[in-house]
Amino acid sequence: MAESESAIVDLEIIVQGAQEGKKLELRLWLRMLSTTKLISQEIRRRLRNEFGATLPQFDLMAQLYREREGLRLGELSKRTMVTNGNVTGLVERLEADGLVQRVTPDGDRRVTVAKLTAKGETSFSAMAAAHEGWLRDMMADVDPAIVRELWRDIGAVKSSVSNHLSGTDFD
Amino acid sequence: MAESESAIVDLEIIVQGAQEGKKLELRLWLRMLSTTKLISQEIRRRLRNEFGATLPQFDLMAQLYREREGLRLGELSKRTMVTNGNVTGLVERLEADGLVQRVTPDGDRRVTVAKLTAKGETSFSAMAAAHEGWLRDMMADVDPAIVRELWRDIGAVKSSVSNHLSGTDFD
DNA sequence: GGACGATATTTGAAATGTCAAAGGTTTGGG
DNA sequence: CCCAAACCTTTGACATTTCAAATATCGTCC
Repeated sequence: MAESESAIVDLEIIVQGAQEGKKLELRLWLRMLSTTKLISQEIRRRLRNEFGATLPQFDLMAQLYREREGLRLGELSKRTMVTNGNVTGLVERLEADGLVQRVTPDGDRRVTVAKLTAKGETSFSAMAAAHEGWLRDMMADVDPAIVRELWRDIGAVKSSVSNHLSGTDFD
Repeated sequence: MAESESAIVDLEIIVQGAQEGKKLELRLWLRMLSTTKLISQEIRRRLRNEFGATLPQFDLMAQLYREREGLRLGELSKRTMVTNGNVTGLVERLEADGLVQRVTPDGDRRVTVAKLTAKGETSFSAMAAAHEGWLRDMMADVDPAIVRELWRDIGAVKSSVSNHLSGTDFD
């Protein structure tokens, strides 16, 4: 019997498992964060160079693009995961550039609805096409089956995180 | 929205399924981004509430913690993926709080080396322990095998992205 | 030894980000 | 009707972020 050999292997696995098991979540987080930063920086650079736009502006316009009726600023804030005060400034600048229009509905004067202008729609749709291509290029070396798996499993992470938030978040 | 007719829902699933193959990378990116934002916001909130610190400060201190000799600001910039100018301000504020110390070595007066103070080390090690726990909690519902898989596969994504950057990045 | 290119950090302008507090508006009891 | 609670957005103080330009120092070549 090769009992002594397999005992060593088992020990290594155990030790390794003990080391990695401890901080596995931390390591995943650090890798997710650095990868996200890397991709964000690349997209930001290209948006700037090729379209003179910023990433937060692009994100905000993306939300408005699929809600042609426009969105309240509060709703925009939730969807872009950006604070209310920040949305105010973003919409202000986009309005100054003629890409977005602000309207206060008759029914409720507390509300401001933001909506893409015709110019905004044209501008965004060009950026969106390029944006999608950039992502395909950046992930070109990753097997599509893996991409799909990642999409699913990161969904599980997001779901777990959502269920363990400290704040008063139960909407 | 209204849960009116299941026929509509089925149609949506079919249509969505056809679209999925096309924009898989885009959808992965959007999910990565939103998940990362979610986790960041949670960590930020807890760092603020429990330690009065910010996330970038924590990140910077983490780098210094494992280099007890300290790091040049340029090296800090690379490791934290933060621009040079930004590091200057971060270190300034941390120094004002007595957590970090700046030293100019004798050999080269262009250089500034940042180093944790004793107070900084104590402060960071408390935050680090909590931080690791937060991540374990947030990801508690995810199978450790999946966490491990994600860690590996996101590594593949990062690698692919690194090989398809537009900038003059070849270090 | 003085000019020049390379290196390292700082500065400045503009945008983005958080949070808390303040402004208006609407709504719902009393 | 009126006031208080709830809602939506804006404002203000600060921190972080990027980029580009400016500073300062080093090393080298002539």
